[in-house]
Amino acid sequence: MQKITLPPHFSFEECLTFLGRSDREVLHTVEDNRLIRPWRDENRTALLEIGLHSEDFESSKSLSVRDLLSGEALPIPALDWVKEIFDLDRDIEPFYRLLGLDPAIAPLLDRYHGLRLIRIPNLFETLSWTIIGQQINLGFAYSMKARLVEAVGDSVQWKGKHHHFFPRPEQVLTLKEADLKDMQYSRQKIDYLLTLAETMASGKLHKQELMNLEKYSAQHKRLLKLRGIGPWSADYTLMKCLGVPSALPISDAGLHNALRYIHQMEAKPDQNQIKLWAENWQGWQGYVTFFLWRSLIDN
DNA sequence: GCCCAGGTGTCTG
DNA sequence: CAGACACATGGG
Repeated sequence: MQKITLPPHFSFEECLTFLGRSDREVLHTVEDNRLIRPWRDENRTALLEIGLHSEDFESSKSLSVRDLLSGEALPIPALDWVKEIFDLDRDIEPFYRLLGLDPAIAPLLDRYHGLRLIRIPNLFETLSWTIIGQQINLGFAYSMKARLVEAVGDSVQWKGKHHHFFPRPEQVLTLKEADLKDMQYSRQKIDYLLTLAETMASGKLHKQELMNLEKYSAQHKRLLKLRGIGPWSADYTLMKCLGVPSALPISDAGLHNALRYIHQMEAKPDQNQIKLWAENWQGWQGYVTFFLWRSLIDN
C-alpha cells in the first residue's frame, strides 16, 4: 500500500459523494468509503483501491492506494493519475478566499467543504462524454456510455466483477453505425463520435498537444475545430480534462438549474445574468460550476 | 401529450 | 450576427 499526502481543504467523503452520484456509472465503483478503478499504462495494468488512510494522526492525513490484482507497489504514474483525478496539486486557498465573499456561493463552500474538481484525465473519454451527454438527461447519458464501454472497452476482473476502461479510439472505430444505432445513439452523435475517434486514432489530436497550447483561448479554439464540439463541450473538456479552474460552460443546463435553486428563482437565469454573477468568480468559474453541480445531487 | 435534458450544425434573413 | 430548426429518447 502506498500513501498520498493530502493538502488542506480536501474531503475524500465529499469527492466520493460526487463520484457515486450515478448508479449507472461503469468506469469506477464507490463502496465502503473506497474508490475502485482500473488503471493502466504501457507497462502495467492495475485495479486501484483508493481509500483514506486511517492510522494517521489528524495533522497528516493521507490517501491509501493499492493494487487489488497483484498487491505489488504501484509506479509513480499511477499515483500521479490519482492526484490528477482528485485535483490534489491545486492551491485551493485562493478559491475559498475569493468565493467566501460571494453571498450566493459561500454557503456551498461550507456545505461541500473539501470537494475538489473531479477530473477525467483521458481526453478521448472526456470529449466522447460531452458528445454523449449533449441535450439528453444524465441518466440516459450514463446508460449510453455504459453500452459503449461494455461493447468495446477492455476490463479487468476481480472477485467476479468486471472493472472497465473507457475504450480507445481504435476500439470505437471497430463499431459500425448500426451498432451504435442499436445502442440508441442518434445519427448525429454517431457521426460526431466516429469522427472524433478517427481524429484521435490517426494522431491528429493529443492531450499533450492541447496542454502545450497553454493559453485558454488557443485551447478553446482548437477544440471548437472538432465536429460536434461546441462552446459547452470545449469548456467542459478544459475544465474536467485539463483542470482549467476558470473554464465556464455557461450554457450548461445543470449550471442554470443550480443557480435557479440557490437564488430561489421561478425561471432559469439568462446568460447575461450569469455573466454578471460570474464576475465575482474570476479565475475559479469552473470550480464554482463544479460546486453548483454538486448541489444538484441533493435536489 | 408536452417540456426539458450537462448542445451542435446547418440554414436563413 | 441572431434566430429557427432538426436531431432522438427518456423521465417528470
